[in-house]
Amino acid sequence: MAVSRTEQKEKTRRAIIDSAISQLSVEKSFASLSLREVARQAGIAATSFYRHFKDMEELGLTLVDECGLALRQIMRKARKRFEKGGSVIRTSVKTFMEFTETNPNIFRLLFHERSGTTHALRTAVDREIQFFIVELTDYVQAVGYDHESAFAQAEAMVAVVFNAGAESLAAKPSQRRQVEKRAIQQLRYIAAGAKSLHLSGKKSRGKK
Amino acid sequence: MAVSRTEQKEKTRRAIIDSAISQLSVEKSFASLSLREVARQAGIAATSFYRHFKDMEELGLTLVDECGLALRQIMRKARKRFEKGGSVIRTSVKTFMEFTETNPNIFRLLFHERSGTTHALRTAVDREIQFFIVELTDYVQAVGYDHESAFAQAEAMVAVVFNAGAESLAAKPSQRRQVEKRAIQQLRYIAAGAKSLHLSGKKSRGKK
DNA sequence: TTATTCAGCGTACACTTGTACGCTAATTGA
DNA sequence: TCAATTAGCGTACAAGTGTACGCTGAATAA
Repeated sequence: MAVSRTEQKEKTRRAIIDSAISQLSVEKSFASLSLREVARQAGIAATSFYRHFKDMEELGLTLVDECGLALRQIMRKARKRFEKGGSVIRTSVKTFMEFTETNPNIFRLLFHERSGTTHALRTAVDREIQFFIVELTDYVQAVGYDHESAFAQAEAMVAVVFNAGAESLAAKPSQRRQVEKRAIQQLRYIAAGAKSLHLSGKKSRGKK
Repeated sequence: MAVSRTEQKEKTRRAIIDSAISQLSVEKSFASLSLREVARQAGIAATSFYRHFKDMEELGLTLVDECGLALRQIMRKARKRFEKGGSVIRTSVKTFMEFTETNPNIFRLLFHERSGTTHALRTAVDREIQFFIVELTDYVQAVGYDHESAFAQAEAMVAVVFNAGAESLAAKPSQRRQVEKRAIQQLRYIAAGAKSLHLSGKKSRGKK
């Protein structure tokens, strides 16, 4: 029955992470968490925290990594969904919104800490979002756009979707469908606009 | 030469506000400001702060109001600019980016506190942004769109522009022109997309 | 078996925080 | 002129913070 030391260590590490995530909320950002409170809720002494993380920042980085992983999984899920038919945009937005509503704390962490106060965390969040954008860029590029405009499309779409996610969390559940619907509409604008500008030829500006 | 009491009061009130704004930075959000530090830098005793604001939140609301005002002035400026000829989108984006670079702290306040931890502040920021969106909606609507799609366009555009603003502040100055250029491109996508979808008729969905 | 490692603990310290309270001095209004 | 008002101050306090330090007991390695 004896649990190995490494096993036990991993367990309390998780307890710390879970404690932190569970303490995140609308009125409590990661930046406002305290090491002591996180430790307390994880069921360990404050000083034991240091056996697992150098400081709160390191914990934050771990959380962001975890969020990034979750996001990537969600995207894979979306891909599987629309491969079975259905609108790409609609499916993606719906999947994303599902994610934000299932993991509000995780989404908020990404959204808020993107403009947060510690450099390391901001960089980490940015990396995750960039990953998200690049993935989408590849998809768009495969449809026949050059890299530059594909990236612009992808970035705009991500901005819109993240915005909708935040809006959705702030909105009353009864209005979420509408936010979602609008986001879909907005992404369609972007897609259609890129298509129309792409096809109508490069006016005067010198794109290669 | 004696300054009236109300005059003096207004002066230190401003000192407090300025102190707060000047303390905002990439690594210091409004939420992480302390009443004591703000007071100290304003040159008054900590407890004197209360002669002007009930608490930090009230100061925050004041700051947001001020930011909103600044934003509105900027928009008016933009309007004047493109009334003298020039692309609406290009001019607006350029003006906005100018604003973020001239008042980085103020912009960051809006951007970050939008997902901040105090309800009152979030609401206030949201109001300012909504104002921004509505103003743009009116403009778009005047060009011939129905309210719903005009709003969707405006919201998407604001999301993209705010995103670009934040990106620009994080980027090295040498790359800002590129961020700006991309934002312009993205707004054109949205405008063109709305136009194309608007003209090609409502497929099947039942919009009135 | 014996020696080593190390997760977890409790204490202690030096800060910083918000704010209650009462005082002072100068402007204001009568 | 005299009384009222009030911006600003300093002190004091309770509550919270991060973290240095040394100990303990159990799992591991020899």
